[in-house]
Amino acid sequence: MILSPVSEAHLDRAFAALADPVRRAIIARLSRGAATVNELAEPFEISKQAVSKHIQVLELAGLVSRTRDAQRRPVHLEAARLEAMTAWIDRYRLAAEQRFRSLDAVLERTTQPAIQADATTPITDKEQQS
Amino acid sequence: MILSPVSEAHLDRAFAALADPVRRAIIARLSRGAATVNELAEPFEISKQAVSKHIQVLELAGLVSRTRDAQRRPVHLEAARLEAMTAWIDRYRLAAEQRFRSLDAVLERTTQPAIQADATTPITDKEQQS
DNA sequence: CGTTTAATCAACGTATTAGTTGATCAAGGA
DNA sequence: TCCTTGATCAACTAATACGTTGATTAAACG
Repeated sequence: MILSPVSEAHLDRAFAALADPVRRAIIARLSRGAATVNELAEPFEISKQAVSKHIQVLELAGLVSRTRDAQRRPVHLEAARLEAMTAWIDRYRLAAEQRFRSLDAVLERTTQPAIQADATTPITDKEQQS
Repeated sequence: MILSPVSEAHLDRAFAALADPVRRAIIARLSRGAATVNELAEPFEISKQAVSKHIQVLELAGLVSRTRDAQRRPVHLEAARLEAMTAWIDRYRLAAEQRFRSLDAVLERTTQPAIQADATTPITDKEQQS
């Protein structure tokens, strides 16, 4: 699976886009299939124009795209951008968890030296990357 | 692995927190280990106060925590909240990809336009975006 | 004590955001 | 053609976000 590099500006917009409950609800809805602006606006109390703006925000973030069907403009989810977000998060989450497990091993070894029979866990060094 | 439920407000704050390149850089740095405000501020051109505010934003989002060590207040990454974010995204990303694969299968199966049983998924479209 | 170091608080300017209402455009259908 | 439908544009307001500088707290050190 090839993941195209996403610029910092793209990440800015993607994370900002999901920082709104209305937009997250739109994403959730679109995961079940494409929908028009009217359909997407229906569950909300806010105006249709406001929903249209939310969709523009999502589109600028690369999270959705639009096609044309007569006077309707169905909105589609772009899973690739969602994947780019999880890829960013996981990169650092997994590094931190790995580091945490290594630290755990060290603590266990130093506080109870007698019980320690397994020394296969790497202790030091792990850094680098931008 | 038990994932504690995260409120909508928490997701709001967590996604908003990552929608800033400075804060993402802080997260990246913390994935390699805890750091003080001064250490975190060093790579940036902005004032230390501004970095302090960024850390507060991350803390309010549950993405970092702070302990106390004399007059230093080391900042630690909270991987659990990062995981909650990927869990949210993956829920809908995987659903969409699943749906997409099913649609693919349908298209492959019916090279000739057979009876359309499900009208919720438009077939004639073409994705593209910058 | 007084000083240094680490960090936050307070007040402020500016930019961006989310919402509103009213007008407009664009594609069908009568 | 005129009318309806789907959606966007334009202008405006209120609230929030990001950065600044200057003052302040709090612990450690001499």
